[in-house]
This record gives sequence, C-alpha cells and structure tokens, in this order.
Amino acid sequence: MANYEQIIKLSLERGFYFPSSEIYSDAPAGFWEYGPNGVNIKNKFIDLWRKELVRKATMVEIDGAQIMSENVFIASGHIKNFSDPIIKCSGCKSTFRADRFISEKTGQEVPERINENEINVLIKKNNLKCPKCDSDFEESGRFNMMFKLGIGPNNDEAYLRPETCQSIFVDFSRLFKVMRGKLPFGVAQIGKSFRNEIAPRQSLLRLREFYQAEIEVFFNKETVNQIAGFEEIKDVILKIFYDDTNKELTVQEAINQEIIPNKLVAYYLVLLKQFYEKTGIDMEKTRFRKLSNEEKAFYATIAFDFEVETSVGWLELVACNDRSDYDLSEHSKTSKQNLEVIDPHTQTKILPQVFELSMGIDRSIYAILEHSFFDDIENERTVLRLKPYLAPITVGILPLVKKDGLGEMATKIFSDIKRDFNVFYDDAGSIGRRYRRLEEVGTPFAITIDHKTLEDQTVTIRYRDDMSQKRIDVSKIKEIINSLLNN
RNA sequence: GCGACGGUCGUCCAGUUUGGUCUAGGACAUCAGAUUGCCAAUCUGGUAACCCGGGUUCAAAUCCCGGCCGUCGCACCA
Repeated sequence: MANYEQIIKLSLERGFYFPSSEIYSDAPAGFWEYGPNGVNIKNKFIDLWRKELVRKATMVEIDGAQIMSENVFIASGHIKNFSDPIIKCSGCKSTFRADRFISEKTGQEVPERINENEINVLIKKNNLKCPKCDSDFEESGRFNMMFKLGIGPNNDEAYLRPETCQSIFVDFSRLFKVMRGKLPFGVAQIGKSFRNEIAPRQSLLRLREFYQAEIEVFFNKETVNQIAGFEEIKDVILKIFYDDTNKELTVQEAINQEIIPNKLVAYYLVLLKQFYEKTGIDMEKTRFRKLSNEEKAFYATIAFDFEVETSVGWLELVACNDRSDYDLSEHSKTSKQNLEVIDPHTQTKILPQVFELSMGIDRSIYAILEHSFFDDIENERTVLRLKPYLAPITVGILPLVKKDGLGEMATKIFSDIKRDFNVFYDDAGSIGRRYRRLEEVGTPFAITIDHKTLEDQTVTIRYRDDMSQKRIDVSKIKEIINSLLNN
C-alpha cells in the first residue's frame, strides 16, 4: 500500500495529474489537470459507473449547464446556507468564523444560521476584540463558497454550480414527461462542480473545480419498501459505522434495526458497494458512515457517507443523502411551477422525494491509485495493480529487438489493434525496462514480438501481476485481450 | 484566510548558516549511439533547474520586502 507522497510523485512523473497553469506563478491552488494517463483512467472509471450504476439500475443520464441563475440557488438554499459567517479584524486582518468565535468567547450557544446584524450586536455587547492584536472587528460578513459570475452586458447575477444535481432538479418535470417516467426514477449526471474552498489542499482530494457523478433517485415515499430488486440483495453484508462503532450486517438486518430507513435506500447502498468492488478499491478499507444530525448537509434528512481508508485517513467518496422533497418543493415555490407528478403505480399525485448518491470522481481516482499501488520488493518493481478495464494503457507492444524485422512486425501488430484498445508501442532500451515502465502505470498486458514470431506468427502475452507469459497466435490477440477485459 | 515551516533539472537531494571559488554538483529518470537479446544490465554522449516580482550590494540560489505555491495546524469539504 502506498502513501500520499508516492502517489503524487507517480502522478507528476507519469502524467496522471498535475497542477493547472503551473508555469505561471499566480496559478491559484485547487485546480488540477488530468494528463494523458489520468484522463484514460478517469474515462474508464466513468464507463464503469455508467455500466454498473446507470444502466444496471435503469437510469437516464443528462448533461446540464455549469452556470445557473441566482434563482436556482435561492431555491436550493445555497445562497443562504452555503456560506459561513465571518468577522475580520480591522487591524491585523485575521479572519474568524463568527459563530464559533462568539460562542467560544462568551460561552453561549450561537446558531450557525445567525445573521450579520445579530453578530454585530453580540460583538459590541460583549466588547469582543481581536485575540491577536486587540483591535476592533470590521462589520461582519459572509463568505459564500459559490463562484459568482456576471452574465451578459448587465452582469446578471449567476453562479457556477456548487453541485451538479441542481440541473437534475430543475429539469425534473421535463425529464419525467419525455422519458415517460415511473417512480422510482433515477437521473444521473457527470460533470464539473465549483466551490470556492477557503483552503484547497492535497491535490485531487480538495479542489475548487472538481468532477462529480451524481445520481438522484425520485421516489414516492409511500412505496419505499416496494423495491423490485430487493429480494436479490437482502443478504448482502454492509459495513456501517454508526454510534462510534463498526457494524457488519445484512441490509435486511440493518433495516430491521432501523439503521437503514427503508428498502429503497438499502438497494442503492448495495448498488454503490457493488460498484466500488469493481474499481479495485480494497473493500476491507471501506465503510458507510451514518451521519449524525450535526454533520448532515442542510438539505439532508438521512445521510450515509461512503468512506475509504487511505494513507491520509478516511476519505469521503460518496455522500448518500435522503433529501426528502426539499429540492422539488423549494424549486416549486421559487419558480411557481407545479412539479408534482402522478405516480403510475399508485395513481396518486405527489411531489417526489429524492435519494441521492453524490460521488466525488477525483477522490475516487485517487483512492483507486493508492489502493492499487504495489511496491513489489521481491521483483524490484512498482506495479499499479489496476483492474484491466481501468488501466490507462491496456496493452504494450514490444519488439524484443528492433532489427531482424521484428520492429516492422511489431509496428504492424500495433497498427492492427490500436483502434481497439489503448495501446502503447515501445522499442527503446532493454525489454525488462520496458516491462517495468508499463507496469508502473498499470498496463495489464504486454505483447512481445520475438524471433519465433517471424517463423510461426505467435507472440508472447505477459501478465502484469505475476509476470507470467503465454504464447498466442497473432490472429487471436484482439479476441484474447477482449476476453481478458471482460473478466 | 491566519499561524509555523518550506520552495534548486522530470523526481529526490547537495549548495544558503559565513554573498564571490556556482559557467549551480550528484543520483534516479529521460533522449541518442554502441553492446546484449525476455525482465529497471553495461559503456559513451546529450537534454534539463535556483517559484515570481522588487530591493540591498561591485557581486544574490544565498540577505531583505511583497506575492504565489506546498506541508502541518485551525476551519471547510465530494
């Protein structure tokens, strides 16, 4: 298992990801680029997400705009809630979280949603000064985590979305109609979200611009226990961290003990678990953490975080929230549109509830890299033991030597298969070095062209994990790699 | 955003204390050639860096100021 520094080093050296605009000294923190290897693994991760979540659970996918109007975020609550009250010292310019600062100094409870006037009053009343330089505070303000934009010549107020899901909520009415929706109705989206983090840190783990893969399941709360696929998954064991203890229990038991509220939530938690099993993340180091009321986002009634243990601690990869009818109800009020639908099953008119799986793609990629990293001391190599279908390069084509026509033969094989897979051709240096380079970026298969190839049209295929080799016919290469990818 | 510490080839490190000998050195990686011909071999040669801006000085990688970035802590979070 690797640590954070090793992964960063590998990423920089081998082009997985690196800081954005790094040739400029004013490049702000929190923005990273995916390089060639990183893009491949990200795209393949997304392919897997589509296959194992979107298609498996029969959802639809959309691709919404990243810029949305002010009203969207008034309705969503982000204008009001997605910000922290702050106070700034007039002398040394130190900034403090107002609510925490006041309650610390006065010992009295200060609600997080406190407004600016109340803060100013409390500061005056208690004669609070800056703890560092004893100056007075400026008028209190709010720091909103959304990026504000001006649209058109009048600079109409708009924001970069802080989560992708608002597109799904505002589009719900049309989507339900045009897709002839039934409940539960799953809508998925991959895209970028933007948050003006105070202190972005740790590369892909806390970004200001990041990828989310979100799934919003609209459902009728009267039928949350009538879930078609539940029988098949009721004995699946989940690890749930709750009340400071780890519990391992079947979803049926979790429902019986009221840890999981209903079959619908259970179904999607299992779906998510099964997805992550296929990413190669070590499932022994994962858990669902049930959040307490204090930890939950402002829109959530029930929340589970899917977490994975890494060298930098437990990382939250997916937020699984029951958002109740909060979003549709607020959008309905603000837009003055009726967003109710008829549930075809019950023939009742309802405003659907929402259960979401909000996945951080960048963090997931990091976790996969870290869990795949293997320092193979015995064979003096480092290997990324990625699942073959996630590896940035699927197969390397290596002529044992350049001369004797082996180079030409290898080039021909390369041309024959390069549209089918991510293939990398390498004839530089010793064969052992070329194998090492490939396995360092997780390439699962290497085809070696040797002198025997010219005699009988066979090549060797080498497997990354055990370094074993097998002779196969040149004509079978595509077929064999395809079958290995589908394992 | 604050505080502490830090920033030198792709990566890791030496040089900064005491300004000049730095035309910035090494290792690994990389590129070219030779050699070998199935697991990071060897030889030869090459590419490649003082975070950015300003100041002090005859002279700055080295001292000073500002900015940016990084690590950690506070906080925030997918």
